[in-house]
Order: sequence, then structure tokens, then C-alpha cells
Amino acid sequence: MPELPEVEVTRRGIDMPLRGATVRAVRMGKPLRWPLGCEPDSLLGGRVGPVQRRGKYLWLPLALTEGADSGLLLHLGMSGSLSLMTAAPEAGAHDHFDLVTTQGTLRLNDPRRFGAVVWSPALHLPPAAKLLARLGPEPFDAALTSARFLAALKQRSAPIKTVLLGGQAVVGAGNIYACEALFQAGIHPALRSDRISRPRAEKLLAAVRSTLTRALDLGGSTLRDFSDAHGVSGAYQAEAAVYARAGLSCHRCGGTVRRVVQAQRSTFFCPGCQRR
DNA sequence: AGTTAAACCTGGTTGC
DNA sequence: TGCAACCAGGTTTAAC
Repeated sequence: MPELPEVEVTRRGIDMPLRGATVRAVRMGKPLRWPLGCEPDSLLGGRVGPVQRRGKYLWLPLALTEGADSGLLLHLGMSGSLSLMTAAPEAGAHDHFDLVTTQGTLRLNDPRRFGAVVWSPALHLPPAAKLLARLGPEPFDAALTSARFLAALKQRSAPIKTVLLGGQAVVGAGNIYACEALFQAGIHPALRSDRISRPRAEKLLAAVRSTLTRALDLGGSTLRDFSDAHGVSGAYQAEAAVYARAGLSCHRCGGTVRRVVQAQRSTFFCPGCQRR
């Protein structure tokens, strides 16, 4: 589920409430994608700092000593969500990580367990640095110009949809928002990335940005499991133009939205509105 | 080297 | 009703 908007909405929900909190207990459930990388009890007494986001990862600074840069790198995978509770109920079957602090319990619920919580001595050191190494630029970074975006697209011959999902040209757009941005830009998902024109690349970058912004404003998308740190669902899915709308009519041209598979992922698009 | 498949895991939905 | 097949927000690793 969680693409950039959902992860950012989650970050905003836990950042201020957790700031300055002290870790009182750590509870682990079933294994996640990667091991924690430290003794859970070694986190006790850690002080929580400002929560940051990089791509679809969250960085929770957890200083064990004054001035330390260590922390936890979190990923929500496909089905993960974080909730911050003052009085946490008993852990359920899919609650795989609890960080009990003086300012509430941060709990990761993740049925499919593609998510991760990994301790790292610093954001710029392994293992965090290694996991973030291949990420492209942030979509709202002013340094990401349309020229730079175009240059990145020119380096790939794979379909534009697949390249968007890859996150090398820009991070943050997952399956929902990659489909929606391509629709908004009027670009066929099968178009070769390196065949895209300069004006279309510019239009696509703008579409990625506006799609992610709109989703952020609506609290993200909730297909099944996602909710923010306070249990509130997203609302973007209700206004998706193409995503999960195969066989339905396009609200722009009246044609029929199609579903195809690219790189093992469903792609939804409108053949009338999106051209090669 | 670069693109595509397989893998990780659980559960909901669909169709016979 | 039962059960098999397919589908789902992601990303790494292995294989063409």
C-alpha cells in the first residue's frame, strides 16, 4: 500500500507526539523483511528525535547516548501501517513491532510482513545507507528539474510505467500514483522511457507532483489496510481516474479503462486519453 | 549492463 | 459450501 503520500501522512502523525519520548519497552512479533539488527532491549532509554522520510522509508532517530545519530529505519511494505496509541491494547496476530515510550506506544501492524524495522548507527551509515543508496531524488526537491528528470528517463529503455515504479528518476510514486500520474500526463504506460519528449517529461514530472500532493491532502489511499497513525483512512482511492477501474468508463473521454500487466504489476490506463 | 522473473507472506475476492 | 486460482500499496535478489 503505502506509497509516498501514505508514508508522509504517517510521519506527520507521529513526529510531534513522539518527539523527546523515552523508550520504555520493545516488543517484537513475527519476523519482518529484515532482522532488527540489534538486541531489542538495547533500545531502552533511547530518546526519540524528529521523524524524517526518505522515499517510502521513515527514519526515527533514537539516541542511546547524548548526541548519538543512531535510529530506526522503518518501511511499511505492502500492507503495513503505524499507529500511535496512549493505551495500546494487547498485540494482535499482525502486530510485529511495538516501541513503548513515555509518550505512547508506536505499533507496526503488517499482515504480509514485507515491512521492516532496522536499527542503524546513523542514517548515512549501513545498514540504513545501503537501503537508501539506490533511491532517486525526492519529488518535491527543487533540485529535481525537468531537465534532470528527462535525463534520467533517457537512460532507460523499459516502459515509462516500470521506470516510474523503479524510483531512480524520482521516488515516491508506487503503483497507484504511477498509473494516475501517467493518466494525468496523457502518456501511454508502455511508452519506452527513453523515447519520451522533453515537453512530455516536463508534463509527467508536474503530474507526479500534483498527484502526490492531491493524495497527501486526502490522507493517502486506503485500499484495504492503510490508516494513519491515529487510525484515519485515506480518501484518494475514491477519486482515482484509472487505478482499479478496469472495465469502467473513463470520466474524461468515456472510453473504457484497461488493465494490463507490466513487470508483474497491474497497470491501469485509458487508451483514449493516453498516447504513445 | 539492463530488463524481467522469482521471492518474501497473508488474506480477501472470484469463479467453478 | 468448498476449494483453487488470482489479486493486493514494495523491493531485493537471482536469472535471462
